Amino acid sequence: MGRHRQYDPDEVLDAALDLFWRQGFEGTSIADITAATGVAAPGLYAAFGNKEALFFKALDRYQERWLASVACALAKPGARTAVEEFLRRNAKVLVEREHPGCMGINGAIACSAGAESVRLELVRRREGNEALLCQRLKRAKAEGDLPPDTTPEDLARYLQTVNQGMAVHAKGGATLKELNRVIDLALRFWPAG
Amino acid sequence: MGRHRQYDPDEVLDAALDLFWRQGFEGTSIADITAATGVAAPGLYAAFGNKEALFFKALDRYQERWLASVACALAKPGARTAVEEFLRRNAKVLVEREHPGCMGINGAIACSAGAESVRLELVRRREGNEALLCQRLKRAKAEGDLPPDTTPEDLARYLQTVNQGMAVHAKGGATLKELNRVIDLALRFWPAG
DNA sequence: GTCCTTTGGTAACGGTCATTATGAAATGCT
DNA sequence: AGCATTTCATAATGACCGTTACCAAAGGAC
Repeated sequence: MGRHRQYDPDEVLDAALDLFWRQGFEGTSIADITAATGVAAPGLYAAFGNKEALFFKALDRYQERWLASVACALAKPGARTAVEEFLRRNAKVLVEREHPGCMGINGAIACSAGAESVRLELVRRREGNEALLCQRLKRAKAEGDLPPDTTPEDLARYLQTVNQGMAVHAKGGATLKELNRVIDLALRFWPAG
Repeated sequence: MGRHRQYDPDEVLDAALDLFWRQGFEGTSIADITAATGVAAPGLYAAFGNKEALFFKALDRYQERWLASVACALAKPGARTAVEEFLRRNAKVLVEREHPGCMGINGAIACSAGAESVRLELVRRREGNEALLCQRLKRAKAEGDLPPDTTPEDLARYLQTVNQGMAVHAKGGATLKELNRVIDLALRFWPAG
């Protein structure tokens, strides 16, 4: 019983993700989302709670949709192959021109005191990403797939640094070709086995 | 003739720089600067114009004071030495705990439509930085200080990517020791000559 | 002291922010 | 048809945004 919903919450979430991705958490207003979706503010609050909750739901969707594909690159056999696939897939996502860059970085890199909770959560998710990478490298080391003198933590941190640098570069307008050249150099020290 | 100024514009600029560095352009309000300096809004507008002009003046100061010291590392003889010095000095600035990260990235990586002009100017300055790096590498190549098959543009882009990635990492809480390990790996492909 | 000029603080401007109270419209159940 | 329930659009909330009008305070020139 009761009136039916006249919009698709999934589409609203997609639109919100798109806006947050492009303009960040603080750079995106509820009015922006209302304008993009046609759903008025009370509808958004009824469906998602508040702005921060909506952002995190959009962030979850981002992580499922894009990072899952990237994470499965790590499942490839051969550490070097897996890592390269990881970087190349990520680069491809980073240059999509509807929303260049990385949601986890565009979302909030620096912000007002009122958005610190959002910034910290994004830091946490980036660390989680790095930990994923690190796990894969530890496995590789255990399997003898990596020189025994390498430190997985350091290597993961380095690769994540390249990732984040590419995200900044992409938001600044870099092309996929350019990012692929970056990856070439980033992995030069690690010859294909 | 007329009443004397009761505050030091240089101190105000320093305080504004500090705030913009930590919280970005949109994340910092005029009220924040007023609270930090004790100078009321009309004083700020009389002295600096408006928020955007104040930000750019603070950015100029940042570039003179911090990036100049970093950029002059490139004057060192030996491309590899110069580049390493460049990265290490930059890392040291990035972890300063009063304002972690890079002002040119914290300032605005993604923002509302109203701050696009600021974001674009920051992109331009980052490109200028990369061009500086590129110039140095071109010189090195001409001097035979670099393998003849290297492309200075690609190498500069890669190094700048590492730089920007370190900036993101630093804002997320990375230590100098960690960033130095990143640099170790970033230059591993390029053995000391 | 008197005039002029520059700076100071107060308080307001219109606009936008996230959020919510209100009541009308639409649905299913009886 | 009538009722309970859910969603909708309108509009208001108080807070904050960048910016400015206003006027008192402070100094140098005469």
